[in-house]
Amino acid sequence: MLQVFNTLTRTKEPFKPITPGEVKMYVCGPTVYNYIHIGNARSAIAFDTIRRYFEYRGFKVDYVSNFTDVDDKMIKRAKEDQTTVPAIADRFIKAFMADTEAVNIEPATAHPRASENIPEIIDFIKVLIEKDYAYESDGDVYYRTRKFKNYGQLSDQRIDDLEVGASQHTADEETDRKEDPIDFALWKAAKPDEISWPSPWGAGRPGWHIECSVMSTKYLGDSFDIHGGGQDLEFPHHENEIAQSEAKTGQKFANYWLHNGFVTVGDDNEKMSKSLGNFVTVHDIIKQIDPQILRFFMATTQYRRPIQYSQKNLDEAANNLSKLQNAYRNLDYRLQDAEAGDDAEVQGQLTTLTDHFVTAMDDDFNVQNGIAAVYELAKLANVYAGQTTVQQTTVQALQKALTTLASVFGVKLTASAPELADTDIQALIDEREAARKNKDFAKADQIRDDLKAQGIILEDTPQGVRFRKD
RNA sequence: GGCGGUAUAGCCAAGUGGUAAGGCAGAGGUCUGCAAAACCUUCAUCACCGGUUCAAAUCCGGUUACCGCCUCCA
Repeated sequence: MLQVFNTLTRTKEPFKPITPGEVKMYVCGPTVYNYIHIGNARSAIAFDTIRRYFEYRGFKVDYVSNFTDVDDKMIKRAKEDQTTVPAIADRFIKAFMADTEAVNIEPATAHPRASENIPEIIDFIKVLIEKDYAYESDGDVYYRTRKFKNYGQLSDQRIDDLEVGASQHTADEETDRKEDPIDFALWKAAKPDEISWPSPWGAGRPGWHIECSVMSTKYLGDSFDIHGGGQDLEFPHHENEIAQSEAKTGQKFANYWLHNGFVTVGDDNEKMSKSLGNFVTVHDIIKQIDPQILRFFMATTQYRRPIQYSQKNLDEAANNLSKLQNAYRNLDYRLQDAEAGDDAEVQGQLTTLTDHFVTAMDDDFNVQNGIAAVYELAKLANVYAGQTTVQQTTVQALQKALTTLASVFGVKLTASAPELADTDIQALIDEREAARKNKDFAKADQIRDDLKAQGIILEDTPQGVRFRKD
């Protein structure tokens, strides 16, 4: 039985979708005022991996993730670059799609943008005002936080215990317009020259939290299964989303709240974030390292745990990933001499390991145990591929299991040999084989070294010579 | 001040009462002309103190350290 850790209850709960066999999930996306950093990528990768696992388990997944394309930071960036907010949004949404594709994140079912849902946002706010959950003040509209009786349920905060201004990010001029400092903005009046839309309260733009309430319920319904995002969004963002949505609809908003842990950097494991300025962008990092390695590194850490971003940990992930690649390759190489038939014992072991994988992943996406099962599968594959004779059906079954399980983590296993079937390389290999037969090992090794310098690794196996890219 | 998280070998990390999964790195070995790939063997008493129990990394009490949130953040 699949269980997920629900932030609302702080316990693991059996996952019961509203519609059997379907998962409706919403994940808060980035504010598109810059390239995404690897902390944003972590969130996207964590939930993409969760999505892939649901799909592996046979669920149909409706996955919605937004772009915040109107807010203070967008306005600031547009001013700095002497361009418009929509231009900045277009530029970095394009970059987001490219970066996430590089780390093999499946596009969401829908990627709505705040700026494209202004009428819906205004209508939503109108209802909140009608229900007396919101009030207009000088062109702004604020949410009457204390009126929502369950406020604080997600983050386990009581309003009276909140230390207003503790994060030192509150704006005094805004506080003056609020009935209560704990109230938050649904609509912000435009300052001169700021991007704005007409509304019943004058020209302005939506506050940050309202867009997610509007877009999630628009695409997934008043109630849906899973709402995800980074741990830093738990309070106040997600708390506010609940307050807005449930005040409007009177329905339970999201049944399960999942929050991913942070990426930390440096010796003190400090959180990486745009505001701290200690971030590495995906755009830059994938120029230096194989995106698959970044993907594998992040996907194989359980989503709630912090990830320490370091070269050492990336190297380790690279080693582990090549173990899986090699296992797949070792199987692939034996297809040429495999006999027809299958090996019941190995097939049985394969089934057992797959069961282990499912048991592990069903437990709140315990990827550490899940990947351990995949490593055991790789070992099974290597041992089998090392046998004198192999059965074709079994080799193929092992290959399929490896690629299927690896794909849950978002990595693709391939046999890269075919593209290296270059006649010059083949000629050199033949020449080396002739030299080896004549015991001219100096010459044979010279040829091997030369090829290695070109990034071609030769491997002598009982079935013959094979080669791969370094 | 309020709320939450983490502490297991050089490193990553599993493990919610019965004598510590897995991976990386290291050491030894098998295979190989030598390699590569792979396989085998080897490598910890679980932050600290006290308690409960026949038995605790796992339960209870306390201590310490680090990290996060408290309306910018994935």
